[in-house]
Amino acid sequence: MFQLSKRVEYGLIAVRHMAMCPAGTIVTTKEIAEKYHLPYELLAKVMQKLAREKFISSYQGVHGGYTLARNAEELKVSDVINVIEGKSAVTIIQCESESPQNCIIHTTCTIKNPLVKLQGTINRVLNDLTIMEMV
Amino acid sequence: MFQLSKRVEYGLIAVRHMAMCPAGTIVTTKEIAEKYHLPYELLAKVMQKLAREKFISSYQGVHGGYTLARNAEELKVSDVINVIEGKSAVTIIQCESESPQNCIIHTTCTIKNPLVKLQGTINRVLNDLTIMEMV
DNA sequence: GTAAACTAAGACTTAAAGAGTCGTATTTAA
DNA sequence: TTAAATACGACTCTTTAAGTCTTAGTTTAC
Repeated sequence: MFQLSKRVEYGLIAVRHMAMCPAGTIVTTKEIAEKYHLPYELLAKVMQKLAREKFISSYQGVHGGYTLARNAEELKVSDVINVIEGKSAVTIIQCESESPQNCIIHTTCTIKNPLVKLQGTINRVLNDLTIMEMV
Repeated sequence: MFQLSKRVEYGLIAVRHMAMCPAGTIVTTKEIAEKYHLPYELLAKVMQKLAREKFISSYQGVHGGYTLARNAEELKVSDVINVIEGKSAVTIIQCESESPQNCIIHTTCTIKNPLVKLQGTINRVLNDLTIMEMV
């Protein structure tokens, strides 16, 4: 109930893999899928999403594939999560993800206040953690 | 994708509510459900689970209900989560929840190492946060 | 001793999200 | 022209969370 999705997991594995290759190396989805035993189709979609958001560059055709489009030092784990899952995917408590006005229990419930701190902590850690540090 | 479940949310709201009442006050599920606009049936189940694990004491019959069975200072948010969702509900990455031997990608994938740090951080925060601090 | 107000517990249904699959189109090098 | 790659949408399957329903048991007040 409190896990990163497979898609994020696969995305991180893929990006990390690319970061470990010499800069500019073209890596194929198939290669990654085989090496880490990931379902090709699903990984392919994740790659497409990462490419669409310019985190990786795509090359079509016979010797196509992907390369990292950013420095591993600048690429944050939080970036990868946000791209794959959409913004504010990491939102500990639902109440907080909507505007306070929309929350029926907002006036009486202050439970979120301490949890928002935890939220902040998680966000900070994810923002500070670069792909480089995973290599 | 990275949220506390409603059940945990309801559980925290309930426990916090009880912590705010004078010690020994018997609180009914109905009362909490109405006050915070929570679905009675679902909340009732959460209460039962909390009672079964001795976090709260249950009293049946006409003037029955529940009271906190522990000090709010000693009751950790992590306790509530673990009781309601089962142990290791907060497990950032699946790979880590199983034994390394069972993980096919274990030998090649080291992605989890940095994420385990995050896991530790989250656990620490949840372990340190008491219900008392939510009141 | 019976009715009312509770908890207890399990079975069931529904809804949503995640994971994975399939088919087809497009691009490009050889 | 063929093979190997990306691109993309539609689809199914599975799981889990959320919520509902039903029945049983307990206690107090009258």
